[in-house]
Amino acid sequence: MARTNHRSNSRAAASQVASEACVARLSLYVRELARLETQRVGYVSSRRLAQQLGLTDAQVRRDLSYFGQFGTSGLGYEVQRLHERLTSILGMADRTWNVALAGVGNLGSALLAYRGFQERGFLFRVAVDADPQKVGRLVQGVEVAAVQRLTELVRRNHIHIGLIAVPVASAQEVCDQLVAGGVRAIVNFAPARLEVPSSVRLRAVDLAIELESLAFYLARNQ
Amino acid sequence: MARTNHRSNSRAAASQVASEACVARLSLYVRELARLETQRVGYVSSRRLAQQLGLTDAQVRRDLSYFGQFGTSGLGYEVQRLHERLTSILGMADRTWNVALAGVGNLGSALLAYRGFQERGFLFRVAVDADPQKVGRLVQGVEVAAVQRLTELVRRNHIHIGLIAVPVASAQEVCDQLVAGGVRAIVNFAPARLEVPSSVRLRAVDLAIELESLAFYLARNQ
DNA sequence: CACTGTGAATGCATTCACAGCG
DNA sequence: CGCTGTGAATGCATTCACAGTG
Repeated sequence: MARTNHRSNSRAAASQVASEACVARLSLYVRELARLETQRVGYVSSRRLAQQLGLTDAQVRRDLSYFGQFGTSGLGYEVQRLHERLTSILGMADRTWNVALAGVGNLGSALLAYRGFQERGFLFRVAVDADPQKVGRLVQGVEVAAVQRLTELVRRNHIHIGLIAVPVASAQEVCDQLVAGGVRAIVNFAPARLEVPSSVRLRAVDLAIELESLAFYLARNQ
Repeated sequence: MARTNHRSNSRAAASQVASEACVARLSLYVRELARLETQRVGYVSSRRLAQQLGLTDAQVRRDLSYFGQFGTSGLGYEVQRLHERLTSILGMADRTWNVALAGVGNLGSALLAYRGFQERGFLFRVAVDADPQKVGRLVQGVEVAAVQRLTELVRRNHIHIGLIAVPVASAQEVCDQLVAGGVRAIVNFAPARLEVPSSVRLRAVDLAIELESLAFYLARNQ
């Protein structure tokens, strides 16, 4: 969609579109830069950044070049400045994101409890579950509502991102409700393929696939 | 490692090496085939399989071709037979895998409780935690042991796969203990890069990165 | 005829390699 | 010098397109 194919001779702005893998690495850079910042490191070279993260220096430079020119020849990148710039590019500076959770089982509870989200500005505003026993309970400071209210709550709370941690059987239904409520992105933890309009970004985290892939390679090497 | 680079003129066996992405899709094929089998579907074409999973027919055929010739011209693939063959190729037929869990917090508990693992032959034999309060407790039928015993327990129970669900600060330490005990594969849920010998397969599942990537795209489209 | 299996073509992501800069 | 930023080269994964088959 929306192929950004403008002429590449304008040197001012980032020209090409960054791949999804590249965007994922941005998060890694931010993490490492945060670490370096607490250690009062002033400058870091692409080489050193790469070594720390298990990448190549060329890859680091290429990744960063998609978003602008941040470095200084002969010196490297100014840690604090690059950290700020990347945080902002990742949409994590000076703002928060509203998150709704569907499914407060073991996995859902783990997600609610994960401190990393809060720290990075992802705030759980809504949690729902199909189990009437759970409705009304307070989990990690969030009150669990009935799943029937999902669409309404998503709309009312201006939720940006929905997390699906319900059984496969109800995943698509819950997904539709999130979409109806106006979420713009979804992370799906259920082992099912979900249909969403192309305007909604969808990511899947599939634990079974991770293990099964490993089993494949283990089965190979005797 | 162990590059399977034998001559490609022997038509009997799969010639090229399958990519990791391809192996991950194998799991998807198995799932869909299982579903078709319960529906008593006898044959399925690459086209139909692809539609169900959101792939292209060419990709399905190419993926399967890495592992052999399973189809019949004009008919498609015999569901039951292909299901059996792929299950076996994934190392999930007639055998189980022993799994150890490090970290019985919210996420760890969710992993222990996930029924999908058991069903696919992944058996939790060991669980450890650093919190003395948790040691001795029975979680999902597994007794929690002290983290200090991890290496010993991994070795004694012939653990194949280790799951790391501990805080970043202790992730590398726990990883080293798993390796010392002889695991051959690790799934890391901590947001940290881990060092392992090249003989150990490592996969990372990073929840924060999933959300941050989404935030990037949301921040872009206004 | 409907389908597979696969060379060849394409399209991306990564890496190389180096001009240019501080 | 040491390092960035980036064209060009490489290496993969995906898709095309079609010969071959039951």
